[in-house]
Amino acid sequence: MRVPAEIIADEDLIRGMDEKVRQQITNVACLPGIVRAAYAMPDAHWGYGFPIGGVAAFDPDQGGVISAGGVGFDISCGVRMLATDLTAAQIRSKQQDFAHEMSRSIPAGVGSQGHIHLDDAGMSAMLSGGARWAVAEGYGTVEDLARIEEQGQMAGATPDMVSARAKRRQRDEMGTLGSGNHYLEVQEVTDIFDEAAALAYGLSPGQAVVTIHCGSRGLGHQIGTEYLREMALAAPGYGIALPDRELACAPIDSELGQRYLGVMRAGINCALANRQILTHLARDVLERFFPGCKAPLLYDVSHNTCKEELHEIDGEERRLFVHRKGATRSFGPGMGDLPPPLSKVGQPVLIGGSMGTESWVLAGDDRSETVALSSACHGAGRAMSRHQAARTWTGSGIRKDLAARGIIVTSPSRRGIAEEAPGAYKDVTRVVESAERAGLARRVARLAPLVCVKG
DNA sequence: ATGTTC
Repeated sequence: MRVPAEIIADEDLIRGMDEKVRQQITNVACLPGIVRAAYAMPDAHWGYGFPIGGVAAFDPDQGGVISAGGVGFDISCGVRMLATDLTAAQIRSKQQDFAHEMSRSIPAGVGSQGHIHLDDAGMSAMLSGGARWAVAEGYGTVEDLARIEEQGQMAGATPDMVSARAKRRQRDEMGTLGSGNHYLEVQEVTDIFDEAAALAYGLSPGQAVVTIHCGSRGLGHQIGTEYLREMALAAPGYGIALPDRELACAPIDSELGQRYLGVMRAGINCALANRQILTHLARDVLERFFPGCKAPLLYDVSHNTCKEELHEIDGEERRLFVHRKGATRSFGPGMGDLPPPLSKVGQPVLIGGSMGTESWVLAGDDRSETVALSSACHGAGRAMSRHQAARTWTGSGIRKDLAARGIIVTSPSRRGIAEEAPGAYKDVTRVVESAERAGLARRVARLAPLVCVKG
C-alpha cells in the first residue's frame, strides 16, 4: 500500500460491510500516484474494482492514474432537487392522478426512449454543452445553471473522441430515467435540523420537493465498457502492476488517460443534460396540476466522476484528479463554484434514500476537506444483492405495503420494484448520522416520499 | 448502472 485505506463509518456499518469493501479499498491504496488515503464512505459496498462509495485522488506529477472503474459505468450519475412552492398537502389532494401523469410523462425503464432524437451535430453539441445545451434547446431556465456543478457544463469534453456506438446508444435516450435505482420522487420535507442552512436552501417543513436520480444512460455505460477493456489491456505497457484486473487504469498524463478524461467529461455533460430535460418534463406536469407554481432547482450533484481539483496535501496545494464513485462532492462554506446563497452554508449534499424510505439534504462541512478531500456519502447503499432481493420480495407486495403508508410507486418493472425493496438497503439515517459525526457533511433536512416514478 | 451476455 502506498497510502492508508480508511473506512469512514460507525462500527455497526463497518461490521455490516462486505469483506470485499476492505479488499477493494486496500487495492485502491496500492495504485500509482495516489495521495493522502483511499477512502470508503459510510454507505460503501462492493463495486467493480473500486467500491461504490469510494474516493481516491491522484497526482499526475507523481505518476498518478485515472481509472474507468474508479468512475463507474454510469458516468456522472447524480441527484438534483427542485424546491417547489407547493405543500405536501397539495400533492396529496391529487396524489393518484398526479402520480399517473408523472409516470406517463417521464420515460422510465431499460432502453426507455424520449421524445428527443439527436443527429450527429446535435449529439456533439449536447456532449460539449451539457445542461447549458439543454437550456438553449428550451429545457429549463438559465437560472438553473448556477445550481449545477460546473455551472451545468463540464469543460474539456471531447465529443469527437466518443465512439459511434456510444453515441448511437444515446441518440433516442435523452430525457429518460433508465432503470435500477434511478427514480423521480415527489417528497415532503418532514424535519429541519439546521435552520440557517434550510433557509438558505429554501426548504421548510411541509414543503413538496421533486428529486431526480439518474445518469448518462447507454452512453455512459458504453464508454465505461470500452475504456475498462482498453485500460486492462494497456496497463502492463505502462508498467502498472494491478492488484486486481478490475482496477484497470492509465497514467493521467498518457494518451489513453487524456482520451478517457475527455470522453468521460462528455459523459458528464450527457448526464447533466439528461437531468435538465427531465426537470423540464417534471415542471410541465407540475404546471398542469398547479398552474403558476414554481419549482426552482436547489442543486444538482454528480456522484460518479473524476474531477481535477486543488487540494492541500502536506501543506502544499496540489492539482489532483479526484475519483468519486458513489460519493458526492461536499464543499464546505466558501469553497468552489457555489452561488452566494449556497456558498454561505456549504454545498447541498443530496442523499437519495431507498424507495419508500426517507431521503436527506446535507450541507458540505468544512472539516470534510481534511477528513476525505471534500467528499461525502451518496445514498443508503445496498445491503443485499438484487438477486437475493428479488427472491425475498415481490413487486406487487412492496407496492401494496408502500401504498398503505401513503406512498404511490409506479414502474414498468415489477421485478425492479422487488430488487429495490427498502429492506435491501442499509439504514440511510444511520449512514447520514455517521457522515455527520465524521465531519463529512451536516444534516439539514429529512424528506419522506409521496410519489415515486421508478426506473 | 446496462439494447440486464460481444
